[in-house]
Amino acid sequence: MSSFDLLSPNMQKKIWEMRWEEFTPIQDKAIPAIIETDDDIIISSGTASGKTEAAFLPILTLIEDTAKQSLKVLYVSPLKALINNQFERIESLCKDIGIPIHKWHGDVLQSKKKKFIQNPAGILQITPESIESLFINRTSMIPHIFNKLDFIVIDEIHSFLDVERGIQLRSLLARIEKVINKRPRYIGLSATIDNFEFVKQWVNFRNTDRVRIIHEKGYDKELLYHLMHFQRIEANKKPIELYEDIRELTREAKAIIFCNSREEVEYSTVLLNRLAQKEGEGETYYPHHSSIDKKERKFVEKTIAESTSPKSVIATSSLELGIDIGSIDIVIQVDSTYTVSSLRQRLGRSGRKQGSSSMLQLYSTMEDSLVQSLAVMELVLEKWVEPSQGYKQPFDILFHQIISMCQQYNGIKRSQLIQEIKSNDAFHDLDIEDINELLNYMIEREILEQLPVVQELIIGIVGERILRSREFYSVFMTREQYDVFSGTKQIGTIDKSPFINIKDRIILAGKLWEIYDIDSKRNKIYVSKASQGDPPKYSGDGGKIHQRIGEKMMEIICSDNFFEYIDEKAADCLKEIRIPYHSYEVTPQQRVIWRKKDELVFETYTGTTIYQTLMWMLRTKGVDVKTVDGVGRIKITMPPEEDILKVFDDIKNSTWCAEDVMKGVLERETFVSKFSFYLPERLRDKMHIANEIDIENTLSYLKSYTFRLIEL
DNA sequence: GACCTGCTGCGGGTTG
Repeated sequence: MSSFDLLSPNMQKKIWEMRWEEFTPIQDKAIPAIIETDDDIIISSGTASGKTEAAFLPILTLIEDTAKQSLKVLYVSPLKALINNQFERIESLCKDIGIPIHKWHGDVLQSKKKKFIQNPAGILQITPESIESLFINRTSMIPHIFNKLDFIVIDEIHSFLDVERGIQLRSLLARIEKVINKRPRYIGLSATIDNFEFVKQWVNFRNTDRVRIIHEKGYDKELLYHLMHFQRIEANKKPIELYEDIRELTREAKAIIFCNSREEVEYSTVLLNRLAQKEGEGETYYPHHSSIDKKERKFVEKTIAESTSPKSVIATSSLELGIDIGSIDIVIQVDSTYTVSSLRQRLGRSGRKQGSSSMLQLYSTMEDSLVQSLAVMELVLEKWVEPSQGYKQPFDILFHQIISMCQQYNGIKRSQLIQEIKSNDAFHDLDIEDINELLNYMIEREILEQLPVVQELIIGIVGERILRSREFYSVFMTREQYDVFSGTKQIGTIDKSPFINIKDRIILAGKLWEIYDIDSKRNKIYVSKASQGDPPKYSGDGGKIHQRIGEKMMEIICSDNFFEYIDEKAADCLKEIRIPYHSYEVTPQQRVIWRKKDELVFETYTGTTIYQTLMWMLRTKGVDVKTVDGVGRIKITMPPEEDILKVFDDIKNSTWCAEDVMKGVLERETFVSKFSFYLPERLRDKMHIANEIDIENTLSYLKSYTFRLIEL
């Protein structure tokens, strides 16, 4: 039977109404998989391939008859915006057949939530944090809401796999299963991912054979791409020629211009609008990032989506996931992304019009960024993508979930709590001793309290304070912010810092402002219009780069490869970068330590986890490691009579245990997360070891390369 | 070298 024939008459009718002539390849595969098997299904493919319908056409076919009486589908999304977006898309499928669909997140009115609770039926769209709030604030309603649940659909499932938020979600879903004593089918929707074994484990570790991966690899569309280099003059100043070139490129086209920081977005918006104004144009470039007020961002999204004249949006990764901004002619990336998957997602945002090709313009403004841009682009072309690693030994989330569970049960025997933890998919591989240590520690600190007679655990005084905070629901870290107001209108936020003063001039939401009042108690700043300003400084924490990118960079530097998609300046710059490596005949199987008197610069060209582990090993061996930069250049101070290569040999030939590596880790370098501060030191170290240290691959890195000390 | 994500319930006042 064809996919179409498998669908219910009502769904077939929908397809006629939507005037679809054919299914996308992913839909063609997903429909029979969902209808004809009982397996969990992961649907993995690029943007705009119709994954939502691939899941919901067959799901609706299966639940059509029963969904009016009870809740059949729980749809989980990482973004409220995505819920609002998908609501309309799914609603149009549910219309006429009377299947209700409900939204539940922080912006949804209480009255609507109450209405849903009175008669839970059909489909519920929710965020992980709102599931958490159900467990805390509406505990007794959970069986009533979920007891007939058949499907759990997780949208953008890839965004949960490697982060604490994913562990929280995994735990919450396991807890729902426990309450209703039933396991609904899981349907995951994902951008292209790798490491399917891991995804299967995540979804159903008890029975990975019952998880089916439906995967579409390549791109349907032709990809046109080009790289140009505009060397920075000073560290922080990009040349005006770069902006002139972007202006040229976007004069007749609608573009998303991705920058790597909010600061760059603000600065570029002002500059590009100045260039446009010189040509007599009005506002043409709009900024988009998380510190711009939501209303303003919505306005920008709408302006871009609806505009018929060429208008462009300048954004951070805020526009990487599925927010709808209409069709885009060209994607511009200024300096390299940190991951291959990010570039892949971004270029998927262009050429959404039928038949048009995707256009990608890369720019680099520094030597490292040029090589990294090439490496990342080459890996995209090889169709490689970072595999999921998972979030290991999640004691911080266990801490959080123990509080949540104690609230849920309102008193639970310790043995029963441990049993619940061990049977939870999120925590099944944690050691029982560690769980016990954490429980004891929590009782000691009055986060939990052990009731004397009944021997039950309840939430303690300190735990109550943590639980009752608005901050409890989410498990990721955020910074303290000032809200910035012009009159009564909020413009956005800036990081709270003692260095912000009255009369400071800032750029925010693409406009210039002067601060005239700071209300530190209420975290509010008041501004008026100004004619000059600099973007505010936002602080962030660097992410990890995969080993494969480092290796690719070294391959590019050591080879003579000519890239036909790069301009002359980029080619000249690359040539310049290659000179020392070529003159010393360095090969990709080698790594170089450049020596200038007492100072050594070791260019690791590998991934973050490996070069950090190596740095800590070097410290443990008494080597004075000074700094390490984002691409893994380790600066070492060592007198000339000492031999660094001998230290490498020593490290290579030693037997390492994680505790030895930990001796080289500085306090400020240890693992940090929102709830890690509440953990006993040993468990925090254990998290650091599991997530940040990789002894095996570091030793094999040392064994597989030849290291050369070259005097400069 | 960074970016992104979400979130009470209740009482009191106002509005339709």
